[in-house]
Amino acid sequence: MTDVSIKQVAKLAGVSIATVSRCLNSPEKVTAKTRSKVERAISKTGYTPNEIARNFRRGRSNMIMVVLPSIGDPFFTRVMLGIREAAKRTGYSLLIDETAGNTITADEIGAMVVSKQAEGIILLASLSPFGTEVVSTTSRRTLPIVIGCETVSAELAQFPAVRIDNAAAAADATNYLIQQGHRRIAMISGQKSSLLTRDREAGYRRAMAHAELAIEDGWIVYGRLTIDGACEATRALLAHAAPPTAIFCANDLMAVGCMHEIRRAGRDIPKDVSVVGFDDIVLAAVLDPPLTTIRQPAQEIGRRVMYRLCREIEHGRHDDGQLEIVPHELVVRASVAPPVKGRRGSRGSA
Amino acid sequence: MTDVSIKQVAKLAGVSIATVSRCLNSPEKVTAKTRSKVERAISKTGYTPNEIARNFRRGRSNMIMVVLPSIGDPFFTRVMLGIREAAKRTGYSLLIDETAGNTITADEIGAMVVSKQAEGIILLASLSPFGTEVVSTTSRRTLPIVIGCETVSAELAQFPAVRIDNAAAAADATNYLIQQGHRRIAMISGQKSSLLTRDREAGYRRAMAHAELAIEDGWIVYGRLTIDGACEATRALLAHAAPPTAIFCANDLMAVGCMHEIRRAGRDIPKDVSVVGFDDIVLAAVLDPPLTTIRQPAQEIGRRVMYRLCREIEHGRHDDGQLEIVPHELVVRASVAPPVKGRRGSRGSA
DNA sequence: GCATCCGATGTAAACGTTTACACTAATACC
DNA sequence: GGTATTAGTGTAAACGTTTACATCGGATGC
Repeated sequence: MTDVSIKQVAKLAGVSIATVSRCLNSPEKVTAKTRSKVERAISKTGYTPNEIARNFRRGRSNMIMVVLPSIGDPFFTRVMLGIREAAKRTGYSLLIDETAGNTITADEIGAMVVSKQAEGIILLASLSPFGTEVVSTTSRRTLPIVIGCETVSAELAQFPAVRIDNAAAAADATNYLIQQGHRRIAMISGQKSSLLTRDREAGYRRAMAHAELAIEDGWIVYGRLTIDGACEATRALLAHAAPPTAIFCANDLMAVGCMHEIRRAGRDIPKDVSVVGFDDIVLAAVLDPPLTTIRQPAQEIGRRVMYRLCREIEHGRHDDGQLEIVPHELVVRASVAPPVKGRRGSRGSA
Repeated sequence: MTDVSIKQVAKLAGVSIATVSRCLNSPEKVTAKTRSKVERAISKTGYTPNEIARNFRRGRSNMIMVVLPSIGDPFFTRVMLGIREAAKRTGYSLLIDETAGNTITADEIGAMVVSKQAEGIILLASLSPFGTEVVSTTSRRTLPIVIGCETVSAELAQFPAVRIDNAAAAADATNYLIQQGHRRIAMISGQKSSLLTRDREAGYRRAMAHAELAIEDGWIVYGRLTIDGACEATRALLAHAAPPTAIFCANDLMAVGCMHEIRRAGRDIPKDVSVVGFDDIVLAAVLDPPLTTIRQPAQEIGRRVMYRLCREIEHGRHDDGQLEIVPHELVVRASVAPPVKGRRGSRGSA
């Protein structure tokens, strides 16, 4: 009962195992009569094909691995949603892992590649630059990889990728603050090892430079891309000798922490300090005040990454275009207001 | 280069494939000399064992499947964290899927079971009662299942499970509101099909009954366990002829939506309406005001569920105890205050 | 009615491992 | 020094499929 194989079905049906196999995989090649015999035998024995054996024989696994920076991150879970949708449609199962820290090491990627359980990898996490050579030599040859959301170092530009233009988006966010009249704009960035936040930081710097605004020492704070990370960073900014009137956060989670800390310090958002986030997670709209942010089409990115990977897997490698940029969008909500005149923003209205 | 098998390693090293296999699986059974020969051959050829073949031969896959109600739910992602930690420690990989809706159908579980890719299933989603017979007949025999967080109908009580006492926890939350002086307490519950929220609802009813407080018609609103679901539900409550002074939400995500909607209606939390959540997601602490809620040891539940599943898989089935209840905890924050005297809570202070 | 062809089925090899068993050579014991 | 033991290695079977090829029977064409 526990483990019935194709053989016993064949015996019971009085046919060869090849016929049973054909019934399952290409029923049109088999007479209606034999088919019904086989089907009866199948239901009688309760046979279910051993998927592992089948995969082994076919040399495929129908699985792809998704590596995310953190399982709990609300932005990436939305990307996952898109991936899952596309995966379901294309018949793949999803194996997941997280890097927990910020970057994945070559060893880890290596370990995943080595066990060829997955037919491809979707990398949403950033890659430790130190390990690049291993990835490019080992994995590139053996396993299709598509990178989503993340920017990668130049050596890895060979990999197909789908993402928004992070620098441009960050510049948009910063420009919006500038348009609203802010001059003293700080940024809470991610850890320096993260290329993704480096891009956003570059966009911020570019916008500031373009508007001929100075970035004072200490106005760019680096922290973990978490609520806690942002809390620390915000404390530093609020304690700054020349505190900013607006803060641009490298992602929405950080914006949440940032807003919390601002309130704890007894300041008002947006009256005293304006806040802009990045990602447009579901929560952004229901925060108090609702968060002005950059919307990434998270689910769409997920879908595209997955479809892209499919093409890589089936079609052999080397798609035409390598990097696919999807559009972002500034979502204006209530967390930004024009700065109050005067040095400290905390008194005087509108 | 692309696909080097154990054979070529054996040939290059001048040994049999059995020896190569032994080098990898039980190196102590092989001479140091041959071992080094083999290792040289391995690194020369860049051989990596075909994991699929290995799994096939061994009859295992080292994978377990996790079924969650929603990939994006912050509570369940924390459970996932615990699962992943334990999985990593025990050498399993995680295959995930979501039910998207609220309950998983028998067919779906069946499909997962059928393809014996996974050695076990962790079910965090609720199970459509209609499908129970299929699960119990099909899967119970073939595949170890452990249920986490969810309550299951009586017929499924046979499955091992790990969760808190949802009814008791809901009663604790409700009692806290009662202690704070609330008399008019409403609840935003999940969809009626969800047994989990039924338990919470039962706890709420029990506490209200015990305190001899009436639950008016329309004070229990059923909605999807999402922010949007809660927004709708809250609108209904605020429009109620006899509006409550406190709202107990079936989970934190709903509490977020609830708070948003209360603010949108121009009321203050907790002055006009107190709110209590359930789960203690990371965000709860940084909301404005910080959310009073029931803490579930999410990560711990994840760990336990995973370890439990491991025992089921290895040890054969039928562990000693079936249901494992882990402790919950009321976390008091600022979203609850005593109700203001007078009929409507909106004017008059403290 | 015979040759031809085609469709349905069976036979057996193959996929890349692991592992029971057989074998050899060396060590230990008397 | 011969036998018993053992450690190291090789041989080959097995895991459950899929699939190329062989086979067989019946239908078709003349």
